[in-house]
Amino acid sequence: MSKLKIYNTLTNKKEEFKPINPNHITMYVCGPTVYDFAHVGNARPVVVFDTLARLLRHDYRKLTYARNITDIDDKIIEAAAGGDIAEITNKYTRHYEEDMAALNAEMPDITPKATEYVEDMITLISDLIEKGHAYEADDHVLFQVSTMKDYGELSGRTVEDLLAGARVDVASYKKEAPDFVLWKPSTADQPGWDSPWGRGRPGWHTECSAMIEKNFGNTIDIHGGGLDLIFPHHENEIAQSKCSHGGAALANHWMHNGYLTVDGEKMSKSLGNYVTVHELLEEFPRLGEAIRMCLLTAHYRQPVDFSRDGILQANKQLGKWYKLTEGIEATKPASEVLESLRNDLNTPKAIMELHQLSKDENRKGELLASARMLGLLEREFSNPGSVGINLAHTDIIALVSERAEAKNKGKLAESKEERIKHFARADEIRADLAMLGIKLHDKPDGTTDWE
RNA sequence: GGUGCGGUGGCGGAGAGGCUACGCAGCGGAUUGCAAAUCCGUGUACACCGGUUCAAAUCCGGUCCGCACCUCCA
Repeated sequence: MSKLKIYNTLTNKKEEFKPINPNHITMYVCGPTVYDFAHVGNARPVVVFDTLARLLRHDYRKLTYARNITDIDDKIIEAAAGGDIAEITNKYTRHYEEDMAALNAEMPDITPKATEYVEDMITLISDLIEKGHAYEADDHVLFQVSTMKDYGELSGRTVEDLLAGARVDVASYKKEAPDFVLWKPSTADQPGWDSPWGRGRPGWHTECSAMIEKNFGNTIDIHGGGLDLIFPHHENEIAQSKCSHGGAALANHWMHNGYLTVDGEKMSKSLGNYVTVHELLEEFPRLGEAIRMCLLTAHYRQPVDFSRDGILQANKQLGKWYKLTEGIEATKPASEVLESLRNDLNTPKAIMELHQLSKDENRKGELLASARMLGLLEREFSNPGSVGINLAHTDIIALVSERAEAKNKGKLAESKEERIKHFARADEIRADLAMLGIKLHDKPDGTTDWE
C-alpha cells in the first residue's frame, strides 16, 4: 500500500501526507453561509472532501472531520430584513444538509456554528490585541497585517505588495489598507453580542480560527475549501491563528478544489450563472448520485464544466453498474481504486478503474465496495419504476401481451401480408408506449420487460 | 499590473521522458421481424515555435490563447 499524497497549496507541490497523529486525523473544511440555497458549485467541496473523508476513514483508525456553518454575516442580516436571523439560518441549514445528503455526502463529525463560538472569538481577538497584532478603532477591532512578517505565505502575496496596491476605498478606521475586521459594531436593530469593544459581531475570518483552536488545538492535518477562499479568507485565518499561537502552523496541508464552471466561467452568484442543488434535484429527482459522479469525473483541482447532459450520462453509467451488481455483496475496495485515490484524490482514474472492474466477472464485489468508496452505488434496491400517469399498470400489461400475441402471429404467419399486418400492430404498440415513456425490451426467451 | 492554474482525439478526461488510459458518441460486425440491451472489432490526439535527449504530450526557453485570485464568493 502506497502512502497518501496530497497537493499542498502552501508549497504548491504534491507531498506525502504526514499526519500529526496517525491514530487520529483532523480535517476542517469551510462550509456555507446559510442565507440561501447552495448552488452546484458550492456542492463541489462537499463532495470532494466527503470522498477524501471516506478514504481517510479507510486508511486511518480515526478521523474527525469538521465543517462550519456561518450563521452570522451581513448577507444573512440582509436576507432577514429586520426579522430574526435564526429563522433564515435554520431554514437554509436544513436545506443545505438535505441537499448535500442527496449527493451521498455524509455529515461531518462536527458542524460548529459561528453563533455558538462568539465567546471563543472574543477570547481570540483579545489575545491578538494583547500581542500587538490587532487594534481597536471606531468600535471596530482590526488585525494589523503589517505586524506579521510572513503574512501571505498561502496566496503568494507580500505585505509590501498589499500595502502598495491599496484599494480605492480604504475604510477610515483602518491603519493600513490590508488590515481586516475581527469585530464590528452592530446597530440596535442588528444582531449583536456584548464584548469589551461594545455590542457587535465577529468578522468573517475569525470563526474558523476559533473553532479549530477549540476543537482541535493549534494545528490540524488538513484544511480545505474552494480555490476562492485562499485569499483573503484562509490567509487571514492563518494570520489570526499563527499570531495567537506563537507561530504554530494552523494546518499542515491546505487543499483547494477548483471551480465548477458554466461555459468555461466560474459558477457564481454574482454572475448569475448558477443552478441550486435544490432546483436540480427537482428537475432530476433521485439523480443526486449522478450529480455527485459528475463532480468526481474531473480531478478536484481542475475545473469541471456543469452540464445536464453530463448528469444524464453519469446516470446511465450508474444504471449499468447497478444492474451489474444486483444481488452482489460488497467485499473490499480494489487496490487500484484505493491507489488512485491515494494519489492526490485522483477520482477520474478511480472511475476508470471502476470500468475495468466491471469487465471482470469475478470482481463485482470489489466493484461495489470500490464505488462506495466514492460514495456511489449506495442504494440498496434498484428503482421500483414509476407507473405512467395516464395508464394503469393493468393497461400496460394488457398492451404488452397484445403486442406479444401480434408478434407471435407475425412470426407464424404464412403470407407476407399477414406478417406485415401483425408486426405493424406490434410496432404501433411499441411506439404508443414509448410516447408515454415506457420502454419495451424483448428478451431472448421471448418474454418482454418494460420500464 | 501582480500572482496562480490550464490548453490532450468529435466530446468528457487521466497520464507527466520510452510501454500512447478510460468513458461517451461514431463506424464495422454478431445477435435481432423491428427496437433496445449485450458482445466483438475499430481511433496513434497532446496549442504554436525553438532547445535538451538515443527518445518529449511529458523537461527547458519563448509565443499565443483561456480561466481564476488580488472585493463578498466553494
